[in-house]
Amino acid sequence: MRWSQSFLVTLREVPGDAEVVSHQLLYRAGMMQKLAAGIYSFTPFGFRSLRKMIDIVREEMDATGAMEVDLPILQPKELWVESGRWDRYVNDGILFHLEDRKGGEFALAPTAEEAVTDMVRRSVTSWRQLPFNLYQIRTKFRDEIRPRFGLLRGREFLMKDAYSFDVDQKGLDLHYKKMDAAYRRIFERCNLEYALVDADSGAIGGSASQEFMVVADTGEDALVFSDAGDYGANVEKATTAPLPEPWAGEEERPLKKASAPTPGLTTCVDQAKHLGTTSSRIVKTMIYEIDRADGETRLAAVLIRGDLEINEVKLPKALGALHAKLASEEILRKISGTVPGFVGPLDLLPFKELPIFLFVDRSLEDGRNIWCGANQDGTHHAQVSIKRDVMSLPAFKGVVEVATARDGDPSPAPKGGLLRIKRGIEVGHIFKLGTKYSEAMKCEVADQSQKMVPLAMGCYGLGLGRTVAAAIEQNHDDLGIVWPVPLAPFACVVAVLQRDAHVLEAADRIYEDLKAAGVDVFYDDRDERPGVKFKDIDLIGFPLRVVVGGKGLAKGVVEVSTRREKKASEIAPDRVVDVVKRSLAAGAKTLATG
RNA sequence: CGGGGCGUAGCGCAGCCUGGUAGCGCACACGGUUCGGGACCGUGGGGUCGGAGGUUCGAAUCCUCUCGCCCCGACCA
Repeated sequence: MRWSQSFLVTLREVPGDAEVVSHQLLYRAGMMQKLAAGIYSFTPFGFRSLRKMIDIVREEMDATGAMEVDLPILQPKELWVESGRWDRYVNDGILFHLEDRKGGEFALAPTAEEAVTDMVRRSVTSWRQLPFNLYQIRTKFRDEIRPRFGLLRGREFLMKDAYSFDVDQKGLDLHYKKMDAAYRRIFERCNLEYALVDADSGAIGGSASQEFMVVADTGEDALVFSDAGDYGANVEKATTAPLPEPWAGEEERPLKKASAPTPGLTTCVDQAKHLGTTSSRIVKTMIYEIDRADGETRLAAVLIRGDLEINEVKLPKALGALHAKLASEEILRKISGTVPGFVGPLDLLPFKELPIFLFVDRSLEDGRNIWCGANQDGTHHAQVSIKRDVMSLPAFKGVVEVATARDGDPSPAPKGGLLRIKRGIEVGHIFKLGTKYSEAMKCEVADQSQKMVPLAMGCYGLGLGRTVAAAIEQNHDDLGIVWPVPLAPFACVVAVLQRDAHVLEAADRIYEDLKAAGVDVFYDDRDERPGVKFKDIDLIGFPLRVVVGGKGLAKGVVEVSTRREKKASEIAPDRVVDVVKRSLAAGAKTLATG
């Protein structure tokens, strides 16, 4: 393709709405445009890179034996009601939904568990038809609270989603492993440094799940890694080894009710300072409204050490609830008679018909000689013992583990070490769904003993646009994008520096020869000054550049150079095809001039 | 959803406070000189000032409403 015949416009300045480097460079290199918040158009160049991403994913998925399908994006509400996700997704505001002319409701699919499960249950009756893995590469819609960072969080985006079906857990485990391996190959081909972390399965549901994370400061997820190297988890999922306890070795002293004045001090840190202690000796009592699977709503008081924070992603599961949301101050006032800061576990009043359950975070399990809110303004109880004073209460329901891991906390993994927090971009997520959807939607087969069993499902997502953006986040420099060869819109560019007939002729020939040799080559044949071409070429980030100019030709050479290392070499024109082909085969990191 | 900011030519911005014929840089067109790292000179084209309403002799500018976009935050008792 010749530039003079292309739709390709680069920008000298960064459009004002681009914050992160991948977004800026995709704009400046003329690969992408914004249509609305979180909704982007790909230009021919942008789409070439995206299509290469698509091809890589398709190749690797096919190589695992997965089969491509095409599931509708417009999906009837009934399917989503059946799985139980309609209300939840609508309430969370994440689901784009609309009505047809007859008032029938539809969703624009954010994911396709329902559609694929429906496809399978219509056609599968026996264990003999299993296992298989179905995938598709299609646009997804999510009405994100806050779309941002270009392709990193959009409202319309391209995702590969795969769904495996097995008769039992063993088969699912095998599919999960295969997908894990395929994802590793995919990200390696994109020259991405990634980390695999344990993840919460969130709204999708299921048992085990892991995320493929590209470590980057611009990432939206907080990740926790052990410095001993054997632990990685999303902070939403991360746990720690038991923390050192400030009361270790102390005798339990008698409870002194309402003996500690904390006037106007509503935070643990301030209270601790006032009481001459540390916030790790203050009990933080958080009141949540929880919805249980049986449809009942209750209140839960969750006690945690004052220097820790509750992880609200872990919380619902730990409490056996579907949702847990912080109770309003109005409810707080009714059950405790006080305001946030002075609520405590002792003498809480039931609110209307809502019973209160009491949970204690592991950090306080052995807590003694500590302070907790006295349920009156500006007052705390002193010398509280959790076992003696809290766990003995009828409302006490158990010890849970709901603390958020902090930088420097001890690692829970065998090698020990300390936890470190980094940021990452989630590019892939693999789940063992188990029978969550197959049970809800009656996707069953007869097993070998003629028993009907729900299928064991896995689901495997991979964000394509996001992966391309992540690749740019990790592969760029001051001049522009430094594409990994497999994702570059073109692997190679030929630039002609002058308009003299013999120079043009030589450049044309090299371009035609490369094309004929099957090289993915672009030709900058514009009537522009050399400087302009070099800047544009660096910005777009072609892995290899062939420069044809009068000075070189006078010496009988052209210049071939790599984008990444900026290694340049003078080559006789008739050797260009060979050097380019071999350099590309080696990833264009160095020039194969030998 | 809460807070803040911004919408003026394709892109980046000034003008608004203090109302009086809409400007700068880049890009674009034409002519000339240049030509291996975003050239220079000259000439020129292009804007419903996001939209609606209001105040005024007169509104990009003041007021009201509205739409869009960007950033931060979303309760830790």
